Amino acid sequence: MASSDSGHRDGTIGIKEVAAAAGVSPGTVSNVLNRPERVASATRERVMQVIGEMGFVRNGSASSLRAGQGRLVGLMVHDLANPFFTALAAGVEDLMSDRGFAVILCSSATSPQREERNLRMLAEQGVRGVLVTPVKEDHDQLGLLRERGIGTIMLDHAATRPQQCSVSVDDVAGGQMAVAHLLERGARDIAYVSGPLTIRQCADRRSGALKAIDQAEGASLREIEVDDLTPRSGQLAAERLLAELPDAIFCANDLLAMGVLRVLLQQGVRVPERVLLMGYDDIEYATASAVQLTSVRQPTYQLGKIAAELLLDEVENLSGHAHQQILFQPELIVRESTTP
Amino acid sequence: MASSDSGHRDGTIGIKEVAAAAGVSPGTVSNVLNRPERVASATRERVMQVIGEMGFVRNGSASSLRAGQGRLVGLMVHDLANPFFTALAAGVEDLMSDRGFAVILCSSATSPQREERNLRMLAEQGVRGVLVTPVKEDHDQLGLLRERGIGTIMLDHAATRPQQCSVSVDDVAGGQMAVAHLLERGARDIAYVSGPLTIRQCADRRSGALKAIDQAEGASLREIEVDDLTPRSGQLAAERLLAELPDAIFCANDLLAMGVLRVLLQQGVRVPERVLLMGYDDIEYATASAVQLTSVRQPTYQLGKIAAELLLDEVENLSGHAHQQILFQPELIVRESTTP
DNA sequence: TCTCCGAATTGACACGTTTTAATTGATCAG
DNA sequence: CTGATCAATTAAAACGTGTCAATTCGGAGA
Repeated sequence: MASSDSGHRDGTIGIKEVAAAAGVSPGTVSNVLNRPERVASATRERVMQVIGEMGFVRNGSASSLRAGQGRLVGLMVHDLANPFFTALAAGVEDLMSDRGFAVILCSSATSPQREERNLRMLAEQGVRGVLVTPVKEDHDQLGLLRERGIGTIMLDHAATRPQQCSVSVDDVAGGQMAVAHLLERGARDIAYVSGPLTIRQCADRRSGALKAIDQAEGASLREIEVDDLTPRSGQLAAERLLAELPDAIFCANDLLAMGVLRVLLQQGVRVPERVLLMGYDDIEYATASAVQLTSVRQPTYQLGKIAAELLLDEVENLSGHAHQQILFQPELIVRESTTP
Repeated sequence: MASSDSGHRDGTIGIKEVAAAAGVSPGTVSNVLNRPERVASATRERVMQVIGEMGFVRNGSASSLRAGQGRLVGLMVHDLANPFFTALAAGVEDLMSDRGFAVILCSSATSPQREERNLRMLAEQGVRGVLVTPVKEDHDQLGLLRERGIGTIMLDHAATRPQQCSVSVDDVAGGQMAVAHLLERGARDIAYVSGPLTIRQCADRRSGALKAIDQAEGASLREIEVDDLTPRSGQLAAERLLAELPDAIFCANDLLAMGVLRVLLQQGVRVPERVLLMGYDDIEYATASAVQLTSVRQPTYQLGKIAAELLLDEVENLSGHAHQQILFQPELIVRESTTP
């Protein structure tokens, strides 16, 4: 019996304590909470007041158990350190919060094992749906979730099955418009600085770049592949290019481009006069660099919001929900680094 | 009766279906899940196999309801678009994931109403604890949560009550070390470019800066206050400073500094030869700018991890938990922008 | 053979809410 | 005054799991 410290135990007040205090039955309190229109306004107000006074908060676990569904959704992204994914998460969270849903956030760290573990955990928590930037191409597990009645949306990755919703951006088009822009500015010898081509985004942007090259006279694409999409890797790539400078450099993302820019300026290579430079993603910091970066903008925050709406439609309006694969078109943002 | 599409209903398999298939009682299955050591290894394996074959996933709501506690925690930050908060979130998520906890992510958007709403929602979800970067100074609501047995940790804000854990960084010390560094480099006329002083971080860094100024001969601090902590605001501030350039500029964060840098270089002001420049936060992009930024580094990711550990200790080891206010010391990172 | 013991397993109840069918009480037509 | 109708409320039965007292079982000791 050594419970003298701050021992409040079982002062927990539930629906029935409220009911007792308000002089009604538990069922009525539940109705006040869930279908206020079915209870007379007088009692409704009385109950509400008691709820406020007693500081009652409803037990979500019990509610979800009995009702068979809660107000939780899951969001799994590759990497929380990447501004792209966090902007996306912000969009999702904003919309879900508006609609009264809570978001469980997971990071797969691009590991299939962690992805699988997290999806299982989300299923256990009884989420209504999940938004995933998938790491495994073959998403058998998403199918399992769907069988359990859990909505699934693929983020930043086009779905291959028609009964699967997805929201993504056309990276091929983005790569193409980027290189087309460089060609239009007169560049012919163009370098593509990329992360690993196993990353779908890098591969798609490359495809687009090649498309553009094919349509131009005497144009060629030099490819430099680095280990990751960081400024540091950009610097390494730039050093490799210094020996024989191209007319233009297209980087797979802005962070790489910022690294490249730094080395070029340091070596006295003028941008854009001597070399045109482009990034991708149009992160906020792209305008803060010494030479403002031309980039390809993706509606990242919007992406998250739209995906969230799609998910809610899938799980709430499931009678009349039409699965769709939404493909956003990226937008070219021209700035100093390609404007001599 | 128009349910011909993909109508699987109630194929739900629970602990008792597994029990039947394995020829044991539901209680045993539960024991396999929760206290495997109490069940004979033979039956344990058999049950596990059946679980795998049938694709059983535990109903977390029922589990939490019966056990009285689940494996969820809440995390509330000011703004998901800010790299500082996302790095923090990454730290929290990593550690919680390792320990088998799921994280519900909320953004208060610095609105007290949203903060309150989210805290209530978290309480309803039955989280074991919450990590909050508080917006209201007076956190009466955290007290309510604690009374309900929910652990509370204040993030990036020192606690005022001794029975409240907190993890934060000493912004006063950071501001002081920043300006001390500038003074040491010979600057006397120093400008402080800050966001609104209602933001505690901005105010604390200013206090530190003033401390350093007071200890130096003939030094003075000019203050410029802008609306937010973005590159755009940095540019505005720099334009105001052009008329009469100071010896050095200390910015309340790196984004501001990047904006300032851009205007200075554009106007032909050499950094660091003519003006020394410093930021705060040491975001990754600080090294990617044209002139690498000297900055004050905070162990952001670590902050999140430590806070998460502290929370778990508070909620799991609650007998021997000692409340503590952890205050990290920031670190000066000297780079080109203050190295003539 | 009988008793006793501990390990392994079981059965049944409880957790706090939602929900459905049943009950109450009041209003109104005849 | 009787019976029917309707809104408002209630009582009780779930939801799927965890827990604990009770039970079974096999074997060891006498």
